[in-house]
Amino acid sequence: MNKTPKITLSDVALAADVSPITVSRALRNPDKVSVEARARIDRAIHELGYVPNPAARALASGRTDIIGVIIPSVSNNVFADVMRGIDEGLQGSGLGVQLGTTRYSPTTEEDLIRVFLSQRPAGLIVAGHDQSPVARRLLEGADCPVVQIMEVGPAPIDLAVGLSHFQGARAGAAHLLAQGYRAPAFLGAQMDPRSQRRLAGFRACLADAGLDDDPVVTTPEPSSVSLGCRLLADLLARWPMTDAVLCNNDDLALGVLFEARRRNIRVPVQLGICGFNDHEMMSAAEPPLTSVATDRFSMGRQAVGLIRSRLAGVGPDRGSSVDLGFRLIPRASTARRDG
Amino acid sequence: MNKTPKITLSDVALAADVSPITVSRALRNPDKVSVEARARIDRAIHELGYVPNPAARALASGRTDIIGVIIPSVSNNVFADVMRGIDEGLQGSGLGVQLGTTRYSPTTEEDLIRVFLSQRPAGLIVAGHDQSPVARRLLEGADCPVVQIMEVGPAPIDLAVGLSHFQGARAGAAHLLAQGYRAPAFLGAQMDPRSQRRLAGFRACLADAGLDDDPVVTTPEPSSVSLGCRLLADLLARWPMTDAVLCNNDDLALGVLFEARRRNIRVPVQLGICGFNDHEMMSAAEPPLTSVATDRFSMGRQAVGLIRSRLAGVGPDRGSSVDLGFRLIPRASTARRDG
DNA sequence: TTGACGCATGACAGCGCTGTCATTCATGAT
DNA sequence: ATCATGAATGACAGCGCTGTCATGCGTCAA
Repeated sequence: MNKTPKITLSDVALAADVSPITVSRALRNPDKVSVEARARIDRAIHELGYVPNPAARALASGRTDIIGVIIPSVSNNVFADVMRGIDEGLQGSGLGVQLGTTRYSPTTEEDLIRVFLSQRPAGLIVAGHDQSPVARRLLEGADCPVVQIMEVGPAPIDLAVGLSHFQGARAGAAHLLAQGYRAPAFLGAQMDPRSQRRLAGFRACLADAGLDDDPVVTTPEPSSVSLGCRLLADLLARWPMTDAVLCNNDDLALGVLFEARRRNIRVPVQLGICGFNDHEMMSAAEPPLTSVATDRFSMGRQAVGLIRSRLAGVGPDRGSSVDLGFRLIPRASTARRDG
Repeated sequence: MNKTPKITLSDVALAADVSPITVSRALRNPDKVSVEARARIDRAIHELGYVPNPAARALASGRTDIIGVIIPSVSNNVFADVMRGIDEGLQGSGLGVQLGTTRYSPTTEEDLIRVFLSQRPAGLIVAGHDQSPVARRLLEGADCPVVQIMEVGPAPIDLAVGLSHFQGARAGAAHLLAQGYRAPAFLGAQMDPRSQRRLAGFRACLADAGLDDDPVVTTPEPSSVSLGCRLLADLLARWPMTDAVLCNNDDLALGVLFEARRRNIRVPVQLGICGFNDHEMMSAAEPPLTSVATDRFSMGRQAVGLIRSRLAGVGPDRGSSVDLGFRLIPRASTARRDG
């Protein structure tokens, strides 16, 4: 624990023969400082190994270079992709990420927002559009860009990047019907608001098709492959006539595939399987699994992009949202017609 | 962007009829303040909606309540589990997480360490034992607890929680031999230091068994299920006699399973498959996949635990490390003997 | 009664940086 | 020659909190 003697701005200023404030400017607004001064300052910084103190900067300026990210859970692998996008988007910006998880609890989310806002972050990224009224008010009052990710909705707090889960699931269900499946069911885990909207999309599609049965098995448990196995078992116990499943996400779909194989149910002939998100493994599976592809990576990247533009002053208007859409990727697991 | 009038410590002090410093103490060391004063202060904080300014706290005290986490990549799903453990371990501590990714670059790692240290974090968690000399020196000079996670090694910088990847892989390879496989091969992606050590463990086992062939296919690409498919194809092209594979991780193993099925190679009879980490999906697969189980969740949790004890003053000595070990979980994918 | 001690509290200064002026000096228009 | 203009730089104060003393007061042993 050998303490390094702390080097401050003034030390650099002394070495570069300018005033501390000029060093500060050289760091923040290099173009406001003459070329010669800047050169001397850069050299001094290098020689002394000066590293700015972010706390002092934050206190004096009321700003930090941190983007707060608030998501329900880190174990949900959808967020891993989003985080990667965020990380990528941050490259070269000098910004950092502070991470908080709500565990799907509205009050935890409120607390987190309060804590994050108290740090005066450069921006905030929050998952979803279903914040509590309190949380919403806090975010509306934030004096930094706020991006809601995962879905697009009618009234973004500030900015939003996502897709319509309702439409995505509806397209998945429509695909199953188009492939000739007569009795599609829905399997859902971790029924968060996005999952609820997927379920609604599924139901809407079935209603449009004049099917009035409602073969749906859901659980609040977090999603997993094993859970997919169990849910298929439940489903078949209650709706034995089921000939296709739309899964809330890809983990479940994979579980369904394994369980079908265990039971010698032939995919896609006896059972069609469609996932959601189109995780990389879907195309590698045997048979390859149909899924509704979402671009989680871009979601993160663009969320950061919006914040960065806002910070650069060229920012998008309040209320803008980016709909990344989705793509249905048909594969062998639903190829009853052509297969 | 309606600015809320900022409430400061002194506002609370005024309302509670004490001096600011007493409010500060009530927040940091509640037991140093009389019960009555504390009650008045708590009420004032609540009524005014006071939220402390972490930047000011950090500047004045030279400490923050942030734990820095430095990992190679967020897309590697091993780290998702570790992050969950960290998150869980942080519950109720008032500590937050700042995340940085090195992208497997030593210089990025050094920069990240410098930036994080400049914030005077409450603790630092870094992945692996293979920091560059510069990075190592920086970490040795840190005046906060530093925990190296993922593996245990001979000389931790400060604290370490992990396992021996060498021994884990060796056990996996030994299992394959014990099951009667005669020509096991190794498949590896994203050959980071941990993967290298797994490969070394595999080789050591084969050498001990007197096998001097070296059937190994690796790639620096990041791991994925599809990559598992491709690597199996490569492997069989070069070593057609292979009758079992030890995979660097579970994604690859899953890909191998799918590819085997595509080629009508029977698992476990014609090909044994063993993964590494024992991700949840392994037990759900058909057939269930053997894997070397590692406890990523505990790794994160215990890393935080060590930091918290250190902060509480009861901390473990410098140089202590926790070996979480591994467990070989035999499943049908290697049940040539009994299956 | 006296002094020593411990507890609760407060005064003061300063952490390292930046916002807001003010200043200097060279430039070009009048 | 005169003044307005703008670029580069600097002085000053203060962001909100906490470390380090110092203080007041009640308690207890001698």
